[in-house]
Amino acid sequence: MRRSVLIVDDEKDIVDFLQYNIEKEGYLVYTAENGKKAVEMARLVMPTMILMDVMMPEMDGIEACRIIRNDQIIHEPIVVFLTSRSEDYSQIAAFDAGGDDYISKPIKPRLLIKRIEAIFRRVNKIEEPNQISFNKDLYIDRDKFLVSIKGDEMYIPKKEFELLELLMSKPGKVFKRDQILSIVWGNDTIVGERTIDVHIRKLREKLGDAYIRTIKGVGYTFSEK
Amino acid sequence: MRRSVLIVDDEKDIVDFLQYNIEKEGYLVYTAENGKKAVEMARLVMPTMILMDVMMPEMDGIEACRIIRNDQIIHEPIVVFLTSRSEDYSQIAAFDAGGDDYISKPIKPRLLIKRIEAIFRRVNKIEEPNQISFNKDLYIDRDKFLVSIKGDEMYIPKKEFELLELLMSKPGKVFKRDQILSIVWGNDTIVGERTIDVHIRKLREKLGDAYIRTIKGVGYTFSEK
DNA sequence: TTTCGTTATTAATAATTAATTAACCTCCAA
DNA sequence: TTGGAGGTTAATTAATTATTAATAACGAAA
Repeated sequence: MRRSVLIVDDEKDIVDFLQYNIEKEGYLVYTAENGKKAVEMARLVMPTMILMDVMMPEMDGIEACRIIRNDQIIHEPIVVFLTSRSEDYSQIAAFDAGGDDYISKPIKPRLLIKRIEAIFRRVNKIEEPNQISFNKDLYIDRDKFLVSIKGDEMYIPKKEFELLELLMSKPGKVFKRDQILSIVWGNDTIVGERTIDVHIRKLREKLGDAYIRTIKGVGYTFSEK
Repeated sequence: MRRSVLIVDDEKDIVDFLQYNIEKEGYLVYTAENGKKAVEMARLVMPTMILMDVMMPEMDGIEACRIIRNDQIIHEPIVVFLTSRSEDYSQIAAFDAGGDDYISKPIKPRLLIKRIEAIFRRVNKIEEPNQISFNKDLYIDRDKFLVSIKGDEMYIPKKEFELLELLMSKPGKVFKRDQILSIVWGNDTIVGERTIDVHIRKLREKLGDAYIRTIKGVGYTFSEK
């Protein structure tokens, strides 16, 4: 069965943006502009996943999620919330209401797709936690922007985290500089040549030099020394 | 077939700038100064890619793109829009009209070229296999950028890797020196006579003498001794 | 808002590694 | 034997990344 995604947000720009990017990946997309319409739409089309803003007029995402979770007709879709990073409180409420995951704004297209695929994978297999672990000494938790190394837990800045997340998503694979730029920074942001290096530096400062390896002329890869 | 790019912008400066940079990369370039002329030109030359400003007098890019998309003669080129960073709305309209991608102004030459190449790659989506193995003792992994020989994995410098990759892509085939130069080094770089030899030497140092054979007066080939 | 602390980016320079050249060597066929 | 083709090595140059500090941008809290 073809997977479908119901996008719910009151800002049309965001809906369009998400719709374009998600459709491009071959998913069937439906949209709704608030919680109330989302519930109606969900009953109608039974989406595989609902991607929903937390704060919306008429009916917010939390409320809508509750209703959906208690509805007999709707075939338990995966509910993913869109949150601003700051609204930590709403993350908790979101999980309370039965959300499966959340994605923080601002949204980067490529990361979004990776994330959606990961969520599908995770939910389908029931397995695969929200963590990527490399070995028992090092793992990251996407929920919390948290990195744990040899039992030391630490929060690291967003860009560093996204960069680490990317590298860790395929240990051993060499990510080329331009790939890193377009995935982590996005295609339309233009940053200087040395920006990646500086972030790598910060990561190495925190994780030690053993994990991230430079492939000169190509890019970086994550793998134990 | 040689790839061609049709540049469409009403500002001559921008057209010249783009034309210079894109021609330098070896693409065939055509130009037009508005949407209407772009459509005519596209019918005439059937470009591989159209690089088009959104806002233009006479006929804007969006409209032109619609027409091109509905035209039977024009062999569906890749349409890429140029947008100012601020005009977010127009990005959406651009996709609506059937654009494949967009590039934001201001344009940086190097990024532009990388971007164009990335778009060609993505749209053509010719997936090459990740590994080339010669026998169980020797294989290369493009993803990981590493060479494995008798279980020993090693990273080798970029040029050496590219050279090895080329030779291994067709074991037994003799690559002439000038072919190697133009493929690995590119057509416009001029290097001395001994450069290839030195790289071959380094490869032999690492892989042993058993794999790369010199065909005197012709070139090199990859095959077991 | 304003302020303060953090994060992201740039810029300049150092360090490192890779690529190329240059000089000389070897081999082999004519 | 000798000239051309490739081999070898070390030195040079070029390219790329690391590092650091300064600055800008951002976000949270007062």
